[in-house]
Amino acid sequence: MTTPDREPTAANQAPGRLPGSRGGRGRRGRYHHGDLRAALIDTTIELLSERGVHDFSMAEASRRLGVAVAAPYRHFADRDALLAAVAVRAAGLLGERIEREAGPGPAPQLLAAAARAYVRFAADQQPLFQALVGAGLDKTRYPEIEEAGRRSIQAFTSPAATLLPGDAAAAGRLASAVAATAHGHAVLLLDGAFGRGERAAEVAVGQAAAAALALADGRARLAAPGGTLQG
Amino acid sequence: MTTPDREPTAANQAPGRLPGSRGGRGRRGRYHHGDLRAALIDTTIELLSERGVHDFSMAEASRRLGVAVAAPYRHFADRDALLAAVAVRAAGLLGERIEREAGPGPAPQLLAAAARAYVRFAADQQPLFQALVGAGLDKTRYPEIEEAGRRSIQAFTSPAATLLPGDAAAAGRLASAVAATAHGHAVLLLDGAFGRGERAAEVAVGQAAAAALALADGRARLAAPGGTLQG
DNA sequence: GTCTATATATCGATAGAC
DNA sequence: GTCTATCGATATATAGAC
Repeated sequence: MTTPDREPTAANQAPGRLPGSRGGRGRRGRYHHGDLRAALIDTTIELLSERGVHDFSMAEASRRLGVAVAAPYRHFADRDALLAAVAVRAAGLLGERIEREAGPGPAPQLLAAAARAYVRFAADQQPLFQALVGAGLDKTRYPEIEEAGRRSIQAFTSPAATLLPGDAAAAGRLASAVAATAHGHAVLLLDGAFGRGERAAEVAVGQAAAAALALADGRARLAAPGGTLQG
Repeated sequence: MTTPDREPTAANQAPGRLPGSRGGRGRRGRYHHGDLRAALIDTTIELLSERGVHDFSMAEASRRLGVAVAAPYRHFADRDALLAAVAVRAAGLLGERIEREAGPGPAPQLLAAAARAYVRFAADQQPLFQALVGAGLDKTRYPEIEEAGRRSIQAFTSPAATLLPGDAAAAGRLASAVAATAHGHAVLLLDGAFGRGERAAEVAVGQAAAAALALADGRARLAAPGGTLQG
């Protein structure tokens, strides 16, 4: 479809020169297009939405942009580095979304809003969410991802601290429990466990928010460290 | 380490064939070793624990077993089919574990026990859990995985139905909320979000169980479909 | 400094011999 | 049922054109 190869002819000609190699034949994507780095990030997001992280490849991104397969390596050390750049963008957008949707309000509602925004983001921005959590990136190798995700994390820890002012450890447990619950709903939603389509997204979003409220109510349970197995 | 190739000799003998087929040149791992299919599954689990799903390859599994790279394709259509077979085994073991750890008891404790067993399984059997949820397998193409996971699902749905006897839909929401919560904790645990080592596993396991209890208590919230956003 | 051309190595997968 | 041989695609590294 895209990028038929047209002219294998002059493709490599004599390694010595390439007479009209570029200039004359303005075929297509002759672009030294100024910002290959940004273009790669955009194209990666496109590809993620079409084929998933699993099947994403540098070669395909290069092909779609009309550049040589080696070109991306001038900007990103490897495939993971490119995906990490996408993940950083995703983390930023997620943080913005959570902050936007959680206005002022009582702490339990803030936790619910954070959970809701988290799952909503996963549903609406699947490729970005995939890059953020589904690419299997080693976060220790890309600390900038966690850095970019700090605002999202605060949306959970801050209201939790309000609810449990005396006990920072307990507040941390409540925050991570709500975040893990939102995360679980988001992942299972993209996995199809809630069904397909917008209806499924609404179910997952609503359920995550309700679960967040229940956790906030039952915070005494999470306040007790360790086992907490006994009812 | 294990399984150096040295000719298990009588391993498969001649099933009516192979007079001296290989015999003469007993070079190395000549084993037609009878059950390559099972050996592949075992080796895959080994490799998953060493390098993760992402870096698993058929070629490496073949090399480790001393067979040609084409041999596995007699038993599995492709890489995903092999991983699916591992996922089926994982689902079976997960179901057994959940059933074992959840004896008789009150419904909320059963939900907590299911959540606890789920996260515990992820922590103790990382490679199997990876194959089950981290391999990006299309479950619609491998329905046997869901089939094998049915017992695990029942460990969540059954106590939820006990807690909300009148309303099957509400029970379903409670069950999936608890399952999603357990899943979120398991995934984040393997992602390192709770730290590393046994200590992290204990935190995640205990927290998931506590969250399950809180959800069971707050079941009225989850009983209301749709928004449930308002406190 | 950005990209092309090219080479190597590995992987997934298929065809055909034994 | 396994091996040999092979193909196509990919990741990655290097040298050189502009």
